[in-house]
Amino acid sequence: MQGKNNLSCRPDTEDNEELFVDDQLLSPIGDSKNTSSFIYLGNPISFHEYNYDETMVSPENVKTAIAGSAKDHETCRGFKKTGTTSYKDFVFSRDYTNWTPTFWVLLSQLIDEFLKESELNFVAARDLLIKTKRLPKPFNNLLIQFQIQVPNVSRRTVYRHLKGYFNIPGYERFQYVKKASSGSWGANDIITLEKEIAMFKKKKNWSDEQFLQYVWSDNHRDEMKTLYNCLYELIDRDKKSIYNYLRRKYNPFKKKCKWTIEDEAELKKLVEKHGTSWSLIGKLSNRLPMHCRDHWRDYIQPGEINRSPWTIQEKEKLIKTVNQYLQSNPSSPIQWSLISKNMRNRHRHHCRWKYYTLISRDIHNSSPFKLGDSIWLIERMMDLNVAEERMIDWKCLSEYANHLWTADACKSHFERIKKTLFIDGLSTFSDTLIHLHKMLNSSPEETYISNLHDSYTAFSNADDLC
DNA sequence: GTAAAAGGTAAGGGTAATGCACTTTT
DNA sequence: CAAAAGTGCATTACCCTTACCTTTTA
Repeated sequence: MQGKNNLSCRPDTEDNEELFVDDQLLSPIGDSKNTSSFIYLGNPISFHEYNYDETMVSPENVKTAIAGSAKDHETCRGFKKTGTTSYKDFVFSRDYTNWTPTFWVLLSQLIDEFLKESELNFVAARDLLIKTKRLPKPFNNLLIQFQIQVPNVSRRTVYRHLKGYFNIPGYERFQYVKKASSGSWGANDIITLEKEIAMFKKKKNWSDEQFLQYVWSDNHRDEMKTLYNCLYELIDRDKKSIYNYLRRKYNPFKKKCKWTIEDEAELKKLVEKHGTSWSLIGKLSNRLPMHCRDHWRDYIQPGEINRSPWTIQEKEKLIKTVNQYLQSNPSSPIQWSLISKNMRNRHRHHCRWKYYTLISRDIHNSSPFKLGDSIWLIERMMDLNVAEERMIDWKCLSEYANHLWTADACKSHFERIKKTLFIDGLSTFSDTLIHLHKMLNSSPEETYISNLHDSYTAFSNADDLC
């Protein structure tokens, strides 16, 4: 039985247990000793109950335990009483915070300052980051500086973006993106949009709150139209994308996560009454219609979600169901909500995740790379067109292969190819790849080139959808 | 009046951030 | 050795696009 985590937006139905923490490490907010709000290493924390009992657990024990994670900004740990003599770790989480362009501004400022002070250039700093297994101290200080200024961002998130900033292999996804024509918005486009909106509000003399109301109001279409047209000109994205982004970001609905039991009951009633008219339901429950839909779809509608470990039968059924789906819909994306309906009480995300881990593990364990797979791998590496091996995005390659092999499997296989076929004296990485490709193609099994996507169906013994 | 363009909305599809528990490094 | 930091895997919160309507514009 897995416990519900602190991130959950679902109502908390568990009983509050007594908490034991070391108050030496907490700075109370306000004067009163009985306050329930504290700052812990920059993170605001609220305790339902603050109860320190020396007879149950010695102050020294607690102190040691908390000191163990004293600089862990990701979580603030302590003890939770689970029995008369037993204690369990508890964890306080921050609010959920997405990375924004503002964070980039701060982070790059801190990095610039650090580079100046240490007289390092970008490349030297990058090399340092690649070589060391843990963040070098000055980088770590930089990270902590960031967290003090922006308390609600986890260490891991800052860590990832720091590495992304320096384009460290494996962290390419967290690079500073100026512009993107679709998908996640680039920082520059967001900044442009924010600037335009600020100017627009000033010109119209609208308050922030008025603006939010007007974005979603039917009576200000003409006025809003001038803003939209301006943004359509300035930002190189699909008009619909800009329109949707603006409405998502600037909405007048006051309620955010989390959902209480009452909220959920209300949502249930509203859906029974109005069906899936999310726009109406959103207005009635004062939440973004999309969030109402999300909560309904992912938590209310499926009923009790089964989070217990997957049984062998379930795993087999999952593979069968997905392969059946792939056979009848070879070119369309997999509809995980449909799959999840066939897998009673399993969440669409859980099905998706489980399937990919299952196939990459099973295939990696049972069937090593064949010749054609090796050629395929080298060709995809050539496609990536990078100057050095360390810049290869192995995760990306694994995705190209539809997760048939894990990123690690691809990497270690490439090392193996190099060991057997590599000849010293090649100047560039791309020469190496060309050389390996040539060697593989001239091997006796040349005729055999396996098609990766066929491997999917080879793996399938699908009968019927259950 | 009509076709094209744009607004409004719900459904479909997806990923970064996080929790938890463990391992590795200092 | 203990403390601090890193990480694999599982889950959650939030995000983005598309399809299909209605309304507006040229």
